[in-house]
Amino acid sequence: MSKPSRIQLENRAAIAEAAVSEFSSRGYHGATIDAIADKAGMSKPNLLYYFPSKEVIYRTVLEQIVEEWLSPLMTLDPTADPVEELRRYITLKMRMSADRPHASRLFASEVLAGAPILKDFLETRLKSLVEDKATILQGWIDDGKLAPVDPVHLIFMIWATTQHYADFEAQIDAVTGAQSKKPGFNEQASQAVLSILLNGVRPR
Amino acid sequence: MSKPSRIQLENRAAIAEAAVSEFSSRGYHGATIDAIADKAGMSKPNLLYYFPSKEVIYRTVLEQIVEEWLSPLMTLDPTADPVEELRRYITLKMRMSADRPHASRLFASEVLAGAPILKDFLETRLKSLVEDKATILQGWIDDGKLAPVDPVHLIFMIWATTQHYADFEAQIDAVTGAQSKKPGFNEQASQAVLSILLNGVRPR
DNA sequence: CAAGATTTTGACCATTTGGTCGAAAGTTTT
DNA sequence: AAAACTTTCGACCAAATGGTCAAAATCTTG
Repeated sequence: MSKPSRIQLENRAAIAEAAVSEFSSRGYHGATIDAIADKAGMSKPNLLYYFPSKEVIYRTVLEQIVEEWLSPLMTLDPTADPVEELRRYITLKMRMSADRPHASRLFASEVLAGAPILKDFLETRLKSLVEDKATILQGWIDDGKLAPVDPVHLIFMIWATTQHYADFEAQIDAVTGAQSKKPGFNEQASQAVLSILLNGVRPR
Repeated sequence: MSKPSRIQLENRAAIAEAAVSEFSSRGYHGATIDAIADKAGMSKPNLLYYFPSKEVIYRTVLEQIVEEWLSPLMTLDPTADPVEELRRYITLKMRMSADRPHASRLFASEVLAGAPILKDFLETRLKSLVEDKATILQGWIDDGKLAPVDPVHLIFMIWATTQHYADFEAQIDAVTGAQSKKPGFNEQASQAVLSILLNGVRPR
Protein backbone atom coordinates (compact mmCIF):
# COMPACT_ATOMS: atom_id res chain seq x y z
CA MET A 1 0.00 0.00 0.00
CA SER A 2 1.69 3.12 -1.20
CA LYS A 3 0.47 6.67 -0.81
CA PRO A 4 -2.54 7.63 -2.90
CA SER A 5 -1.63 9.40 -6.11
CA ARG A 6 -2.71 12.93 -7.03
CA ILE A 7 -5.41 11.46 -9.26
CA GLN A 8 -6.66 9.29 -6.43
CA LEU A 9 -6.92 12.23 -4.06
CA GLU A 10 -8.64 14.45 -6.59
CA ASN A 11 -11.13 11.84 -7.67
CA ARG A 12 -11.97 10.66 -4.18
CA ALA A 13 -12.58 14.24 -3.16
CA ALA A 14 -14.74 14.92 -6.21
CA ILE A 15 -16.76 11.80 -5.53
CA ALA A 16 -17.24 12.66 -1.88
CA GLU A 17 -18.45 16.14 -2.70
CA ALA A 18 -20.82 14.89 -5.37
CA ALA A 19 -22.07 12.19 -3.05
CA VAL A 20 -22.89 14.62 -0.25
CA SER A 21 -24.85 16.74 -2.68
CA GLU A 22 -26.77 13.82 -4.16
CA PHE A 23 -27.44 11.93 -0.93
CA SER A 24 -28.56 15.07 0.86
CA SER A 25 -31.09 16.12 -1.73
CA ARG A 26 -32.33 12.72 -2.95
CA GLY A 27 -31.85 10.60 0.15
CA TYR A 28 -29.88 7.37 0.24
CA HIS A 29 -32.20 5.39 -2.01
CA GLY A 30 -32.98 8.28 -4.33
CA ALA A 31 -29.34 8.98 -5.09
CA THR A 32 -27.87 6.90 -7.90
CA ILE A 33 -24.27 5.97 -8.51
CA ASP A 34 -24.70 7.22 -12.06
CA ALA A 35 -25.74 10.68 -10.90
CA ILE A 36 -22.89 10.87 -8.40
CA ALA A 37 -20.39 9.78 -11.04
CA ASP A 38 -21.79 12.33 -13.49
CA LYS A 39 -21.52 15.13 -10.96
CA ALA A 40 -17.98 14.03 -10.13
CA GLY A 41 -17.15 14.07 -13.84
CA MET A 42 -16.51 10.38 -14.44
CA SER A 43 -18.20 7.19 -15.55
CA LYS A 44 -19.93 4.84 -13.15
CA PRO A 45 -17.40 2.02 -13.47
CA ASN A 46 -14.69 4.56 -12.88
CA LEU A 47 -16.35 5.70 -9.68
CA LEU A 48 -16.65 2.11 -8.57
CA TYR A 49 -12.93 1.79 -9.07
CA TYR A 50 -12.51 4.22 -6.16
CA PHE A 51 -15.31 3.02 -3.92
CA PRO A 52 -16.47 -0.58 -3.84
CA SER A 53 -20.17 0.16 -3.40
CA LYS A 54 -22.83 2.76 -2.90
CA GLU A 55 -23.08 1.96 0.76
CA VAL A 56 -19.38 2.50 1.31
CA ILE A 57 -19.60 5.91 -0.35
CA TYR A 58 -22.46 6.77 1.95
CA ARG A 59 -20.68 5.60 5.08
CA THR A 60 -17.53 7.42 4.08
CA VAL A 61 -19.11 10.81 3.57
CA LEU A 62 -21.28 10.37 6.63
CA GLU A 63 -18.23 9.70 8.77
CA GLN A 64 -16.47 12.77 7.46
CA ILE A 65 -19.48 14.90 8.22
CA VAL A 66 -19.91 13.52 11.71
CA GLU A 67 -16.31 14.32 12.57
CA GLU A 68 -16.57 17.95 11.54
CA TRP A 69 -20.03 18.22 12.97
CA LEU A 70 -18.78 17.13 16.36
CA SER A 71 -15.73 19.32 16.67
CA PRO A 72 -17.28 22.61 17.83
CA LEU A 73 -19.12 21.09 20.76
CA MET A 74 -15.88 19.90 22.25
CA THR A 75 -14.68 23.35 23.12
CA LEU A 76 -17.01 24.48 25.91
CA ASP A 77 -14.74 26.10 28.49
CA PRO A 78 -16.13 25.62 32.02
CA THR A 79 -14.10 28.49 33.44
CA ALA A 80 -15.33 31.06 30.93
CA ASP A 81 -18.52 33.10 31.13
CA PRO A 82 -21.43 30.77 30.31
CA VAL A 83 -23.43 33.23 28.27
CA GLU A 84 -20.39 34.17 26.22
CA GLU A 85 -19.45 30.53 25.76
CA LEU A 86 -22.93 29.74 24.54
CA ARG A 87 -22.89 32.78 22.27
CA ARG A 88 -19.69 31.57 20.71
CA TYR A 89 -20.97 28.03 20.27
CA ILE A 90 -24.31 29.09 18.79
CA THR A 91 -22.63 31.53 16.43
CA LEU A 92 -20.29 28.81 15.28
CA LYS A 93 -23.11 26.37 14.67
CA MET A 94 -25.09 28.98 12.75
CA ARG A 95 -22.08 29.56 10.55
CA MET A 96 -21.65 25.85 9.96
CA SER A 97 -25.28 25.60 8.97
CA ALA A 98 -24.81 28.39 6.46
CA ASP A 99 -21.51 27.11 5.12
CA ARG A 100 -22.26 23.42 4.71
CA PRO A 101 -26.01 23.04 4.32
CA HIS A 102 -25.68 19.84 2.32
CA ALA A 103 -23.68 18.21 5.07
CA SER A 104 -26.26 19.24 7.63
CA ARG A 105 -29.06 17.85 5.51
CA LEU A 106 -27.29 14.57 4.92
CA PHE A 107 -26.86 14.10 8.64
CA ALA A 108 -30.49 15.04 9.18
CA SER A 109 -31.62 12.61 6.53
CA GLU A 110 -29.72 9.79 8.22
CA VAL A 111 -31.20 10.57 11.62
CA LEU A 112 -34.69 11.00 10.18
CA ALA A 113 -34.46 7.49 8.82
CA GLY A 114 -33.68 6.21 12.30
CA ALA A 115 -29.89 6.55 12.08
CA PRO A 116 -29.30 2.99 10.83
CA ILE A 117 -25.64 3.71 10.17
CA LEU A 118 -24.92 6.25 12.89
CA LYS A 119 -26.83 4.58 15.69
CA ASP A 120 -23.72 3.21 17.30
CA PHE A 121 -21.84 6.48 17.05
CA LEU A 122 -24.76 8.38 18.57
CA GLU A 123 -25.11 5.96 21.44
CA THR A 124 -21.45 6.01 22.35
CA ARG A 125 -19.35 9.01 21.40
CA LEU A 126 -22.13 11.57 21.05
CA LYS A 127 -23.86 10.35 24.19
CA SER A 128 -20.79 10.68 26.36
CA LEU A 129 -19.97 14.03 24.82
CA VAL A 130 -23.42 15.32 25.64
CA GLU A 131 -23.22 13.99 29.18
CA ASP A 132 -19.90 15.70 29.53
CA LYS A 133 -21.13 19.07 28.33
CA ALA A 134 -24.36 18.73 30.28
CA THR A 135 -22.22 18.47 33.40
CA ILE A 136 -20.50 21.73 32.55
CA LEU A 137 -23.84 23.42 31.96
CA GLN A 138 -25.21 22.01 35.21
CA GLY A 139 -22.17 23.40 37.00
CA TRP A 140 -22.97 26.84 35.66
CA ILE A 141 -26.56 26.44 36.75
CA ASP A 142 -25.51 25.36 40.23
CA ASP A 143 -23.32 28.47 40.42
CA GLY A 144 -26.33 30.59 39.52
CA LYS A 145 -24.71 31.72 36.31
CA LEU A 146 -27.39 30.14 34.16
CA ALA A 147 -31.14 29.81 34.60
CA PRO A 148 -32.19 26.39 35.83
CA VAL A 149 -33.07 24.42 32.73
CA ASP A 150 -32.37 20.84 31.84
CA PRO A 151 -28.93 21.05 30.20
CA VAL A 152 -29.57 18.20 27.80
CA HIS A 153 -32.69 19.87 26.47
CA LEU A 154 -30.78 23.10 26.12
CA ILE A 155 -28.25 21.30 23.94
CA PHE A 156 -31.06 19.80 21.86
CA MET A 157 -32.61 23.23 21.43
CA ILE A 158 -29.37 24.74 20.21
CA TRP A 159 -28.94 21.94 17.70
CA ALA A 160 -32.55 22.20 16.62
CA THR A 161 -32.54 25.92 15.99
CA THR A 162 -29.15 26.19 14.32
CA GLN A 163 -29.52 23.18 12.06
CA HIS A 164 -33.04 24.21 11.15
CA TYR A 165 -31.63 26.95 8.93
CA ALA A 166 -29.83 24.40 6.79
CA ASP A 167 -32.25 21.50 7.01
CA PHE A 168 -35.42 23.48 6.33
CA GLU A 169 -33.85 25.91 3.91
CA ALA A 170 -36.49 25.14 1.30
CA GLN A 171 -39.25 26.13 3.72
CA ILE A 172 -37.41 29.21 4.93
CA ASP A 173 -36.77 30.34 1.38
CA ALA A 174 -40.36 29.77 0.43
CA VAL A 175 -41.71 31.67 3.40
CA THR A 176 -39.27 34.57 3.31
CA GLY A 177 -39.14 34.83 -0.48
CA ALA A 178 -35.65 33.40 -0.86
CA GLN A 179 -34.21 35.92 1.58
CA SER A 180 -31.79 33.32 2.89
CA LYS A 181 -29.67 33.70 -0.24
CA LYS A 182 -29.11 37.37 0.44
CA PRO A 183 -26.04 38.44 2.35
CA GLY A 184 -26.83 39.45 5.88
CA PHE A 185 -29.60 36.94 6.31
CA ASN A 186 -27.45 34.65 8.37
CA GLU A 187 -26.39 37.51 10.63
CA GLN A 188 -30.01 38.49 11.12
CA ALA A 189 -30.96 34.92 11.91
CA SER A 190 -28.03 34.56 14.31
CA GLN A 191 -29.12 37.77 16.03
CA ALA A 192 -32.62 36.47 16.59
CA VAL A 193 -31.51 33.03 17.71
CA LEU A 194 -28.87 34.41 20.06
CA SER A 195 -31.25 36.96 21.50
CA ILE A 196 -33.93 34.42 22.34
CA LEU A 197 -31.72 31.59 23.50
CA LEU A 198 -29.34 33.70 25.56
CA ASN A 199 -32.13 35.67 27.21
CA GLY A 200 -33.84 32.36 27.71
CA VAL A 201 -31.00 30.95 29.78
CA ARG A 202 -29.70 34.10 31.48
CA PRO A 203 -30.34 33.92 35.19
CA ARG A 204 -32.93 36.40 36.40
CA MET B 1 -69.59 8.80 -8.52
CA SER B 2 -71.32 7.32 -5.53
CA LYS B 3 -70.14 7.39 -1.97
CA PRO B 4 -67.12 5.27 -1.14
CA SER B 5 -68.02 1.94 0.38
CA ARG B 6 -66.97 0.81 3.82
CA ILE B 7 -64.25 -1.30 2.26
CA GLN B 8 -63.00 1.68 0.30
CA LEU B 9 -62.78 3.84 3.38
CA GLU B 10 -61.06 1.19 5.46
CA ASN B 11 -58.53 0.31 2.80
CA ARG B 12 -57.72 3.85 1.84
CA ALA B 13 -57.14 4.66 5.49
CA ALA B 14 -54.97 1.60 6.01
CA ILE B 15 -52.91 2.47 2.94
CA ALA B 16 -52.47 6.07 4.03
CA GLU B 17 -51.28 5.04 7.46
CA ALA B 18 -48.88 2.47 6.07
CA ALA B 19 -47.62 4.96 3.53
CA VAL B 20 -46.84 7.61 6.13
CA SER B 21 -44.89 5.07 8.10
CA GLU B 22 -42.93 3.79 5.12
CA PHE B 23 -42.28 7.13 3.44
CA SER B 24 -41.19 8.73 6.68
CA SER B 25 -38.65 6.10 7.59
CA ARG B 26 -37.39 5.10 4.14
CA GLY B 27 -37.86 8.31 2.20
CA TYR B 28 -39.81 8.60 -1.02
CA HIS B 29 -37.46 6.50 -3.12
CA GLY B 30 -36.68 4.00 -0.37
CA ALA B 31 -40.32 3.19 0.24
CA THR B 32 -41.75 0.48 -1.99
CA ILE B 33 -45.34 -0.10 -3.00
CA ASP B 34 -44.88 -3.70 -1.96
CA ALA B 35 -43.87 -2.75 1.55
CA ILE B 36 -46.74 -0.29 1.88
CA ALA B 37 -49.20 -2.88 0.61
CA ASP B 38 -47.82 -5.45 3.02
CA LYS B 39 -48.12 -3.12 5.96
CA ALA B 40 -51.66 -2.24 4.90
CA GLY B 41 -52.48 -5.95 4.69
CA MET B 42 -53.09 -6.33 0.98
CA SER B 43 -51.37 -7.23 -2.27
CA LYS B 44 -49.61 -4.68 -4.44
CA PRO B 45 -52.12 -4.81 -7.31
CA ASN B 46 -54.85 -4.40 -4.77
CA LEU B 47 -53.23 -1.28 -3.39
CA LEU B 48 -52.92 0.05 -6.93
CA TYR B 49 -56.62 -0.45 -7.31
CA TYR B 50 -57.09 2.29 -4.71
CA PHE B 51 -54.27 4.63 -5.73
CA PRO B 52 -53.10 4.92 -9.32
CA SER B 53 -49.41 5.35 -8.51
CA LYS B 54 -46.78 5.70 -5.85
CA GLU B 55 -46.56 9.41 -6.43
CA VAL B 56 -50.27 9.90 -5.89
CA ILE B 57 -50.07 8.03 -2.60
CA TYR B 58 -47.23 10.29 -1.56
CA ARG B 59 -49.03 13.48 -2.56
CA THR B 60 -52.19 12.35 -0.83
CA VAL B 61 -50.63 11.63 2.55
CA LEU B 62 -48.48 14.74 2.33
CA GLU B 63 -51.54 16.88 1.76
CA GLN B 64 -53.32 15.36 4.73
CA ILE B 65 -50.32 16.00 6.92
CA VAL B 66 -49.91 19.57 5.78
CA GLU B 67 -53.51 20.34 6.60
CA GLU B 68 -53.29 19.09 10.15
CA TRP B 69 -49.82 20.54 10.56
CA LEU B 70 -51.10 23.96 9.66
CA SER B 71 -54.16 24.13 11.82
CA PRO B 72 -52.68 25.09 15.19
CA LEU B 73 -50.82 28.12 13.86
CA MET B 74 -54.07 29.64 12.77
CA THR B 75 -55.34 30.29 16.25
CA LEU B 76 -53.05 33.03 17.63
CA ASP B 77 -55.35 35.47 19.36
CA PRO B 78 -53.98 39.03 19.12
CA THR B 79 -56.06 40.25 22.05
CA ALA B 80 -54.83 37.60 24.47
CA ASP B 81 -51.67 37.67 26.54
CA PRO B 82 -48.70 37.03 24.21
CA VAL B 83 -46.72 34.83 26.54
CA GLU B 84 -49.77 32.73 27.31
CA GLU B 85 -50.66 32.49 23.63
CA LEU B 86 -47.16 31.35 22.81
CA ARG B 87 -47.21 28.89 25.68
CA ARG B 88 -50.39 27.39 24.33
CA TYR B 89 -49.05 27.19 20.80
CA ILE B 90 -45.72 25.67 21.80
CA THR B 91 -47.39 23.15 24.06
CA LEU B 92 -49.70 22.16 21.24
CA LYS B 93 -46.84 21.71 18.80
CA MET B 94 -44.87 19.66 21.31
CA ARG B 95 -47.87 17.41 21.71
CA MET B 96 -48.26 17.05 17.96
CA SER B 97 -44.63 16.09 17.69
CA ALA B 98 -45.09 13.41 20.30
CA ASP B 99 -48.39 12.16 18.92
CA ARG B 100 -47.59 12.00 15.22
CA PRO B 101 -43.82 11.64 14.85
CA HIS B 102 -44.11 9.84 11.54
CA ALA B 103 -46.12 12.67 10.06
CA SER B 104 -43.59 15.19 11.27
CA ARG B 105 -40.75 13.18 9.77
CA LEU B 106 -42.48 12.79 6.44
CA PHE B 107 -42.94 16.53 6.22
CA ALA B 108 -39.32 17.05 7.23
CA SER B 109 -38.16 14.58 4.63
CA GLU B 110 -40.05 16.42 1.91
CA VAL B 111 -38.61 19.79 2.92
CA LEU B 112 -35.10 18.34 3.29
CA ALA B 113 -35.29 17.20 -0.31
CA GLY B 114 -36.10 20.75 -1.37
CA ALA B 115 -39.88 20.50 -1.06
CA PRO B 116 -40.44 19.46 -4.71
CA ILE B 117 -44.10 18.71 -4.07
CA LEU B 118 -44.86 21.25 -1.35
CA LYS B 119 -42.97 24.20 -2.83
CA ASP B 120 -46.08 25.84 -4.13
CA PHE B 121 -47.97 25.37 -0.89
CA LEU B 122 -45.09 26.78 1.15
CA GLU B 123 -44.75 29.83 -1.09
CA THR B 124 -48.41 30.69 -1.01
CA ARG B 125 -50.53 29.51 1.89
CA LEU B 126 -47.77 29.04 4.45
CA LYS B 127 -46.04 32.27 3.47
CA SER B 128 -49.14 34.39 3.89
CA LEU B 129 -49.99 32.63 7.12
CA VAL B 130 -46.55 33.40 8.51
CA GLU B 131 -46.77 37.00 7.41
CA ASP B 132 -50.12 37.22 9.10
CA LYS B 133 -48.90 35.82 12.39
CA ALA B 134 -45.69 37.82 12.22
CA THR B 135 -47.84 40.92 12.14
CA ILE B 136 -49.60 39.85 15.32
CA LEU B 137 -46.26 39.18 17.01
CA GLN B 138 -44.91 42.54 15.80
CA GLY B 139 -47.97 44.21 17.28
CA TRP B 140 -47.21 42.65 20.65
CA ILE B 141 -43.60 43.80 20.37
CA ASP B 142 -44.69 47.34 19.50
CA ASP B 143 -46.90 47.29 22.57
CA GLY B 144 -43.89 46.29 24.66
CA LYS B 145 -45.50 42.99 25.57
CA LEU B 146 -42.80 40.97 23.89
CA ALA B 147 -39.04 41.45 23.61
CA PRO B 148 -37.96 42.92 20.29
CA VAL B 149 -37.04 39.94 18.13
CA ASP B 150 -37.71 39.30 14.48
CA PRO B 151 -41.13 37.61 14.58
CA VAL B 152 -40.44 35.40 11.58
CA HIS B 153 -37.33 33.99 13.19
CA LEU B 154 -39.26 33.42 16.38
CA ILE B 155 -41.75 31.34 14.42
CA PHE B 156 -38.91 29.38 12.82
CA MET B 157 -37.39 28.74 16.23
CA ILE B 158 -40.62 27.41 17.61
CA TRP B 159 -41.02 25.07 14.66
CA ALA B 160 -37.39 24.01 14.88
CA THR B 161 -37.44 23.14 18.56
CA THR B 162 -40.80 21.45 18.67
CA GLN B 163 -40.39 19.38 15.53
CA HIS B 164 -36.88 18.43 16.54
CA TYR B 165 -38.29 16.03 19.12
CA ALA B 166 -40.04 14.05 16.40
CA ASP B 167 -37.60 14.47 13.55
CA PHE B 168 -34.44 13.69 15.52
CA GLU B 169 -36.02 11.10 17.77
CA ALA B 170 -33.34 8.58 16.86
CA GLN B 171 -30.62 10.94 18.03
CA ILE B 172 -32.50 11.94 21.15
CA ASP B 173 -33.12 8.33 22.06
CA ALA B 174 -29.50 7.44 21.46
CA VAL B 175 -28.20 10.31 23.56
CA THR B 176 -30.68 10.00 26.42
CA GLY B 177 -30.77 6.22 26.42
CA ALA B 178 -34.25 5.90 24.94
CA GLN B 179 -35.73 8.16 27.61
CA SER B 180 -38.13 9.61 25.08
CA LYS B 181 -40.22 6.45 25.22
CA LYS B 182 -40.84 6.88 28.92
CA PRO B 183 -43.93 8.69 30.10
CA GLY B 184 -43.17 12.16 31.34
CA PHE B 185 -40.37 12.77 28.89
CA ASN B 186 -42.53 14.93 26.71
CA GLU B 187 -43.63 16.99 29.71
CA GLN B 188 -40.03 17.46 30.75
CA ALA B 189 -39.06 18.48 27.23
CA SER B 190 -42.00 20.87 27.01
CA GLN B 191 -40.96 22.39 30.33
CA ALA B 192 -37.45 23.08 29.10
CA VAL B 193 -38.54 24.41 25.73
CA LEU B 194 -41.21 26.63 27.24
CA SER B 195 -38.88 27.92 29.90
CA ILE B 196 -36.18 28.95 27.45
CA LEU B 197 -38.38 30.27 24.67
CA LEU B 198 -40.79 32.17 26.90
CA ASN B 199 -38.04 33.70 28.99
CA GLY B 200 -36.30 34.46 25.75
CA VAL B 201 -39.15 36.56 24.44
CA ARG B 202 -40.49 38.04 27.68
CA PRO B 203 -39.88 41.78 27.75
CA ARG B 204 -37.30 42.90 30.29
C1' DC C 1 -80.53 -16.65 -4.75
C1' DA C 2 -78.94 -14.98 -9.06
C1' DA C 3 -77.14 -11.11 -11.64
C1' DG C 4 -74.24 -7.40 -11.44
C1' DA C 5 -70.79 -4.72 -9.37
C1' DT C 6 -66.81 -4.46 -6.56
C1' DT C 7 -62.58 -6.18 -4.75
C1' DT C 8 -58.54 -9.14 -4.90
C1' DT C 9 -54.53 -11.31 -6.82
C1' DG C 10 -51.15 -14.36 -9.56
C1' DA C 11 -48.50 -13.83 -13.46
C1' DC C 12 -46.25 -10.77 -16.14
C1' DC C 13 -43.69 -6.75 -18.34
C1' DA C 14 -40.46 -2.77 -18.81
C1' DT C 15 -37.36 0.16 -16.64
C1' DT C 16 -34.04 1.41 -13.40
C1' DT C 17 -30.03 0.57 -11.10
C1' DG C 18 -26.11 -1.50 -8.35
C1' DG C 19 -22.38 -3.81 -9.72
C1' DT C 20 -18.90 -6.71 -12.99
C1' DC C 21 -15.50 -7.47 -16.65
C1' DG C 22 -12.22 -7.11 -20.04
C1' DA C 23 -9.99 -4.30 -22.82
C1' DA C 24 -8.39 0.34 -24.04
C1' DA C 25 -6.12 4.65 -22.76
C1' DG C 26 -3.00 7.08 -20.01
C1' DT C 27 1.06 7.48 -16.49
C1' DT C 28 5.10 6.29 -14.29
C1' DT C 29 9.23 3.85 -13.92
C1' DT C 30 13.30 1.72 -15.54
C1' DA D 1 10.92 3.83 -25.50
C1' DA D 2 9.45 -0.40 -23.54
C1' DA D 3 7.62 -2.48 -19.51
C1' DA D 4 4.70 -2.14 -15.69
C1' DC D 5 1.23 -0.04 -13.44
C1' DT D 6 -2.84 2.93 -12.92
C1' DT D 7 -7.02 4.83 -14.59
C1' DT D 8 -11.08 4.88 -17.61
C1' DC D 9 -15.14 3.11 -19.72
C1' DG D 10 -18.44 0.49 -23.16
C1' DA D 11 -21.05 -3.42 -22.79
C1' DC D 12 -23.25 -6.32 -20.02
C1' DC D 13 -25.83 -8.84 -16.08
C1' DA D 14 -29.08 -9.73 -12.25
C1' DA D 15 -32.15 -8.01 -8.95
C1' DA D 16 -35.52 -4.80 -7.54
C1' DT D 17 -39.46 -2.33 -8.45
C1' DG D 18 -43.41 0.49 -10.50
C1' DG D 19 -47.13 -0.71 -12.90
C1' DT D 20 -50.64 -3.79 -16.03
C1' DC D 21 -54.13 -7.24 -16.94
C1' DA D 22 -57.34 -10.78 -17.06
C1' DA D 23 -59.43 -13.83 -14.35
C1' DA D 24 -61.03 -15.28 -9.79
C1' DA D 25 -63.24 -14.30 -5.41
C1' DT D 26 -66.35 -11.66 -2.77
C1' DC D 27 -69.93 -8.55 -1.80
C1' DT D 28 -74.32 -6.05 -2.81
C1' DT D 29 -78.79 -5.76 -4.39
C1' DG D 30 -83.15 -6.62 -6.91
